[in-house]
Amino acid sequence: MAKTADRKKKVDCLSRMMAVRDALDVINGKWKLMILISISDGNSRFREIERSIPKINSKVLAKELKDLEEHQLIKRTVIDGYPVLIEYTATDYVMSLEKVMDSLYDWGVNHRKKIFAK
Amino acid sequence: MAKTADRKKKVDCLSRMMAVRDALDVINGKWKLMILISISDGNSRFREIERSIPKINSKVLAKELKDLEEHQLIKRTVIDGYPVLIEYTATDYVMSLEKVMDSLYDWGVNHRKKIFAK
DNA sequence: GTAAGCAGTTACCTAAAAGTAAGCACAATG
DNA sequence: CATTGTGCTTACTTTTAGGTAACTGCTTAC
Repeated sequence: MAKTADRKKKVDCLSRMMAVRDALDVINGKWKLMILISISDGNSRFREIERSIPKINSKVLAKELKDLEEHQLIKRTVIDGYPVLIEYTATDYVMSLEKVMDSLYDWGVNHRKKIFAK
Repeated sequence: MAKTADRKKKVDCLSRMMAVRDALDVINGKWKLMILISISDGNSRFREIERSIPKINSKVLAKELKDLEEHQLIKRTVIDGYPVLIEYTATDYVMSLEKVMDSLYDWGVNHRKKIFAK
């Protein structure tokens, strides 16, 4: 293979890695996708989300919600009244993650099958 | 909504979370997907893979390669001779991750565009 | 004869992620 | 009148992931 082609290949490989890394930086960790699934599923209150995700705790949830809001994947709305209520909702941008979540779901289901088949 | 429907919804939400979690357990961390990309791209020797991934170090690479082998995503082959050579190759099972990697790639590219657009 | 390459391992250290437990101020519920 | 629920925060500890540097034994190239 020519050197230029070789260099091109390396760049392709690198840029693929970088894009995947960019994506992972946003959705990494144990909790982010779980929270997005929960909210997309209709859970909107802090406690509600907390209860819907086994083993999560409020400190972690609060931190992750902030991260997700920064990345514009969820919206935090304050509803005045006594007591003040907070509502978390999925933004349109979450839709762009659909393929990622679906493919992860499919693969997870399949992988579990594979493991238990042994 | 009826209680049974409510319960069903909860179960669906939970099982979706669990499958996604199962998938993440296998490919999480900074390095696993990068390594898979590198090997799929044709890098097969330890040092070759190491050089292809910016900032990785041999301790981490060795550990991740073991993990990936356990999950049957790569194969480690010993080639006798002096010195003994080792070859890492992607298994067929990696193909099943194609959708996951592609969707992450697409999303990463798009997300980066979005960020720099501001 | 020394440097670099092969495929890692070892011991040690740091940083980041995650978990624990308690508490805030106020309201409605039992 | 004690408990529960609201949406978190704080201080602290543990766990995990990741990073650094040096070294192995043997080979080929400079």
